[in-house]
Parts: sequence; structure tokens; C-alpha cells
Amino acid sequence: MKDRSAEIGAPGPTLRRLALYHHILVRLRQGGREVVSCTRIGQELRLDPTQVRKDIEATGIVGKARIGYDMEPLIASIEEFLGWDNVTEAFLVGAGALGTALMGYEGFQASRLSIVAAFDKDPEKVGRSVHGKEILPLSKFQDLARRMNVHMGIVTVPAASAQEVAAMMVQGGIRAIWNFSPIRLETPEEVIVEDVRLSSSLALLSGRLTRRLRKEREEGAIDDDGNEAGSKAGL
Amino acid sequence: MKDRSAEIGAPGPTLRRLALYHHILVRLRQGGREVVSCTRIGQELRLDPTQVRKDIEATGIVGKARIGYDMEPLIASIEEFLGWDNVTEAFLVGAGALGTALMGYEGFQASRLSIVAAFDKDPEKVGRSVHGKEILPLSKFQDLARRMNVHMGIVTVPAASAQEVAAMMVQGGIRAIWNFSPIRLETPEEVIVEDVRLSSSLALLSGRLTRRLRKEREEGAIDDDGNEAGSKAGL
DNA sequence: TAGATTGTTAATCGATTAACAATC
DNA sequence: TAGATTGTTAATCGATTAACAATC
Repeated sequence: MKDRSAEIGAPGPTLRRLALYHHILVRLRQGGREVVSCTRIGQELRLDPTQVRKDIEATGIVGKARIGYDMEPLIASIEEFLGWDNVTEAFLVGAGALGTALMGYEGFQASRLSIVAAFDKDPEKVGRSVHGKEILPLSKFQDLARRMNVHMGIVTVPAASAQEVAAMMVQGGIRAIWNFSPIRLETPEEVIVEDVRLSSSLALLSGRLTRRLRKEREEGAIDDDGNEAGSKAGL
Repeated sequence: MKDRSAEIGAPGPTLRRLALYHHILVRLRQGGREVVSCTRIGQELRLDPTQVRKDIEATGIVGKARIGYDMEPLIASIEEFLGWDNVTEAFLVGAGALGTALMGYEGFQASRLSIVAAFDKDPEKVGRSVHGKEILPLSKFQDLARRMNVHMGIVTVPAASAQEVAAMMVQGGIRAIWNFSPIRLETPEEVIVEDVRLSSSLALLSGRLTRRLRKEREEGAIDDDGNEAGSKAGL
């Protein structure tokens, strides 16, 4: 009865891990490997083999007991499940540092993401070309998105304009938004939003680092004449 | 007895959300607001107020029943908890598209992250300057990191060299690594690693988008002479 | 055959959400 | 005072991990 509507097909953590498996499998295939077990994949990523199995099961493929999975069908199955079997075309809005980087990023080959156009509201930027693609004015977004049947939008504008850009994307028929801004986008439920929150990621890292360093400083400061009192037996 | 060692102070989700709260609070403060309740923060982010309260509680601050929290101490408390009360200096390795973008990224002001130097192994890049900072050769990393007491490293090199770079960082005394490569870094347990997996994030988005579009196409294809049979009452 | 691995069900774990007394 | 909100404990939920039969 409950339909969160975000949960299509598989839970988020599974989708995310499948991308990691894919990366490893492609590497193993290059090394000439033709079969692979969940145990093996789990070793590479330090994940529980049962978890790997469940994730792979979600893609619908069946393996062979005692052997594992045939490499080619497994990779194909993951690619189909992630939509990486065909090119996904996307429009990017916000040709700043981050947007420009994404346009030139080499890491999207596996996913076959193709950023086919970039838009910016800054007249200074419009007309310039980034990684071989001309930056277009925002006014052309909606018409082009519909005509070219582009369903994915990438938001790399500052927080202040992100909501406005998202609304425009929805108007242009965009169905999935990759959001690099730090705000929560309000969108109709038929639109899928995935947030990349760099500041949250950094918060985790800096929060833990700070606490660790503070703690060590405190421990080291018990004795203040150079002896590091709090440290465990030196390794 | 169990010490996962990653769980210092607060669970990951809490740290991540605190960054979101911080962003909203700063905005509300700019608007002149002097107190704020968890209910209010929750509304902005569509989060359960109880969850917001628990997260805030983790920072150690106490509020006032019926009122909420005083804005200034609350922001200060979050900043202290995340280590955002002081500048964190970081070294970045890999001056490609992504690395360059991070160096010029405007979104790090709140966290007071300062990327003080960038390194690259490509002699072509070494010596050039990016956003006002000269790119240095990898060979200088360890010595500089120790001399300047830099504890955070940012990895924006391709997968193939990421492990090698991480090892070098550890050797240079780096204690926290922000990893943008798609591989799992092997590091001693005193090093904190936070992965930003763009391909996993994209997998989630493209996987769901693909399944949704495929499903709609199937539904729409029941009747193939132009009537969109599967669609719900048009809005 | 022996044993590693799949497929699947059950138990555990941790995070989220609900409930409610205390309070200003 | 009334009622919104904090602080805190209990219940729920979903994801991870463990257990184990089937199998090649």
C-alpha cells in the first residue's frame, strides 16, 4: 500500500553499490577473467558476500552454485539495471567551476552519461565554449530539452538560483535532476532528484578529523614537558 | 567493547545533516532571525523534527522548551562540532578537471576549507597556476605536508593512481582523505576516509530514471495508434 | 565425493520515527 | 494558563549480516 515512489526497483544503497561492482568487474574482465563470485567482489570492496549477492540478485541475473557468475552477462545485467546500456543525454545548468569540471570529467564513460549542452544565465559566459560545447542562454533550455528529448538535468548553480533552475527544468520535461546545490529542491513526485552534497561529505570528514585531533592533543597534553603521556606503546 | 573507530562522536547521517542545518541557519540569521525551533528546520528540509532535535543534541547545545534554540549559539555549536570554527587546510592531488574545480569552488566558505596547495605528477601541469595557486610536483608533498602541518588530503586522480597517492598521503602524515576516485583506498585505521562516489550517485539517478521511462513506455504502448492507454487522467 | 558458492529465509543491528513527560 | 517545544525513552522500520539447504 505504501509507495514512496523513490523506491523503484531497488533500494538506494543497492544501486550505489552496483556502480562499484561494475567498476571492479570491468577491471577484472580486462584482466581476462571470465567468471567471478560474490566472495571475490566482496574482497575487493571489503563488503559482505551476502550483500553483494543480494545486490546482484536485484538485477535479475542467476549464477551457478560453486562457480559464480559469468562475467559478460553479469556486467550486461548491471548495465541494463543502471541504464548504462544506452547513452543518457543530459543538460547542465551552471557553467561555473563545478559545472565545467563535470563537462570535462573522464569518469562518466562507464555510465555513458553525455552532457550534450550547458546553459548559464551569465551573458558573459554564454557563447563561450567549454570542452568543445558552446554555452547557451537559459532561455533556450525548455525548447531544446523537449525537442531533443533530454530527460536528465544537472544543477550546478549557486544555492540562491537552484530552485528556480529546477522549476525551469521540470517545465522543460526533465524527469531526473542531479543536484549539486546544497538546497532541497521542490519538485513534483514524478521527478527523481539525487543530491550530491559536497558540504555534507566534507562535514563528515572534518567533523571526525577535528574530534580526533582534539582528542589526541588532549591526551598528549597531560604531561607538558615533551613526554607524550597519552600515547599507546609506540609502534 | 566494539569500537568501529569510524564512529567518533556521532553517526554519519547526523554529521551530514548538520551541514544542511548550518546552511539554513546561516540563511535564517541573515534574515534577522534570532531563535529557531527544530520544527522550523525540519520544515525547510522536510525532515522529522525529532530527528533534527537528536542531531542538534549531538553537538551538546541545550535549547529552551517552547522557544527553540538561540541562533548564534546554535550555529556556533554546529560549527565547533563539524570543525568549521577554524580553517582546515588541505592538500589536493590531481589537478585535472575535478581537482581544478574544487580549488575554485565557492561552496566551501561555510566549512572554512582551504586548499592550500595542489600537486600533480604530470610535468606539463607542474608550475602552472590554478586559481592563484601554483601546481607542485608530487615529490614535494610529504615534506610540505609535515612542515605545514596539513592533515587533510583530497584525492582527485584517476582510479589507477588513487591507491598510490593515498599511500603517499599517509606517509606525509595526512589523517583524513577526501576521496573522489571510485576505488576503495587501503589505509591504516587512524586515517579517516570519506568517499565521494559520483558514479554511485549517478547510478542511482540513471537506474531509477531508466526504469521509470521504460515502464511508462510499456504502459503507453498497450494501444499503439496514438492513444496513450496507460496514462492516468491527464493533469 | 568434497567443498565453494548460490539462493533464500531468519536474526541482528542501527537509524528513524513515535510517544510523552517536563518546561517555559 | 495553554500550548509549543525540548529532552528522552520506546517502537518501528529498513538494511545488513548470519544461517543453512540446494547445487554443481
